[in-house]
Amino acid sequence: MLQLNYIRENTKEVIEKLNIKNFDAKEIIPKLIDLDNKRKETQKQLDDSLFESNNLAKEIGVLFKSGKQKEANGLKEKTAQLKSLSKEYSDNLILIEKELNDILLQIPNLPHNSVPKGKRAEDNIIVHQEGDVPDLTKDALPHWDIASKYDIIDFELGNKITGSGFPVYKAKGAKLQRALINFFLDNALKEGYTEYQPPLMVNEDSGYGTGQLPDKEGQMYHVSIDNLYLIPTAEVPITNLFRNMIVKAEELPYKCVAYSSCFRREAGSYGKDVRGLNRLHQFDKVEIVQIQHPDKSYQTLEEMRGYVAGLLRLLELPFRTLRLCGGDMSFASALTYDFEVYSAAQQKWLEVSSVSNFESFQSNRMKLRFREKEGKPQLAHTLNGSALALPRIVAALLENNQTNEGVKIPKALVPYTGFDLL
RNA sequence: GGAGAGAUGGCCGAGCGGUCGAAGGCGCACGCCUGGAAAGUGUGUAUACCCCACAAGGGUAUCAUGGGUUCGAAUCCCAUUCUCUCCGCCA
Repeated sequence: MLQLNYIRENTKEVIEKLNIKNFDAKEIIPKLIDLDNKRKETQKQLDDSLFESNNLAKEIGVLFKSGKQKEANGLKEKTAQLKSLSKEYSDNLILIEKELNDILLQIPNLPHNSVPKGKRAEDNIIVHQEGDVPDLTKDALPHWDIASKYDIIDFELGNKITGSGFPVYKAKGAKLQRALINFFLDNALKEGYTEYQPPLMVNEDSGYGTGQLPDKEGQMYHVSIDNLYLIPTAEVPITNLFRNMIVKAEELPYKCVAYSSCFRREAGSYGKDVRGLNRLHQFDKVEIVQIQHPDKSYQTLEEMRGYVAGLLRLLELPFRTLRLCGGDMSFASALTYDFEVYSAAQQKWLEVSSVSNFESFQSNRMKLRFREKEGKPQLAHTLNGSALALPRIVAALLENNQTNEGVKIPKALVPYTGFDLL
């Protein structure tokens, strides 16, 4: 959520930047400022009338104590009037604040200066590419065929017990999952991250905190009986660990890593690119999250980007890094790098990681602040990235490393799988 | 699921109708003491919003949340949420 004061002081810039995200704020911003003025005015009225009431109450108290019943009763009549006035102001204030908040919640984050304008994925900028695309034979198989050839992932079984988008991993396929998770976690630990195992369901407040609510309500599975949401990423519980906190500046950054299953309804995306492991309702992911000082968050973003690139290098996968354009970025992000891995049989780039700086957008929603030795608390910056999401990594590994003897496991992973051929 | 107890500041904990943003302790910060440290000692130590120059100063709100009673509520009443204990069930 943007800060109202910032909007007030930088109206023009805000409108222009939101435009890069394809959000037309020309009308909404003046309305917001107007509402804020009303809010201040009403606040003042309320405070003044409460001030008067408080004073009267004190006076009455003194009069009662000194036995001046009559005078006290006289004053009481005055308070009734004030009271209904206060009620009116306060009802009004609540209404205005609600309206303000509703609008603010719907405004996306401002993009960083380096974010290109654009509407679609094609407008993203490729900032880096490395690794050789393997030279496969003509009869190379897509990963779903490899999966059934070696009987390591069963999509039909998943269909039967749950539905499409819920694959069942078997035998070496299951082991490979476990290996990847451990591999990713261990690497993050080496990098100084602290491991967490968060709940897989979160409450509404957490959903609002990281920005999934109200923006993406329909994309999360909702457990209505207890009003909880299945997490679409560990970002949600992990970042919300810090909700409503004021931490010391010298304790920053907080570096957290968590493995979790992720659940996404993916409503509206049926039909396209959904074969095999390309798009699932449930998948595994290791996520890194950092809470950082505003002065250092972009440096941290680059570090995280370097870290993710290192993982892909270890896995010997050809990949590229994209700077997302305004239209392709998430609601809450100020700058996002996507990592895509080339899956050779499908001949497709698959997104395996998204690394973002949210600046103070999430922390403003969740009141995550830090304090310098001197001065008032300030909003911290939050960042996160996938490191990494498993299914598409598996897809690329299966496709790119297929040989007549079997699928080769990258060297770095062999200690984790216990086998080098699948 | 049944029965009971409870929710107060960073933490512990008092307060049970007015002088309470809240005693006391711990922690933390700064100072004194000390050769240095410990101990001791002094001072300070919530957040948001409003007025105002985002200064000084002033005002309002916040003792789980929301409502109510009252001139006045951390204190009384109701609802909700959460936590704990015991029983039941159970990985």
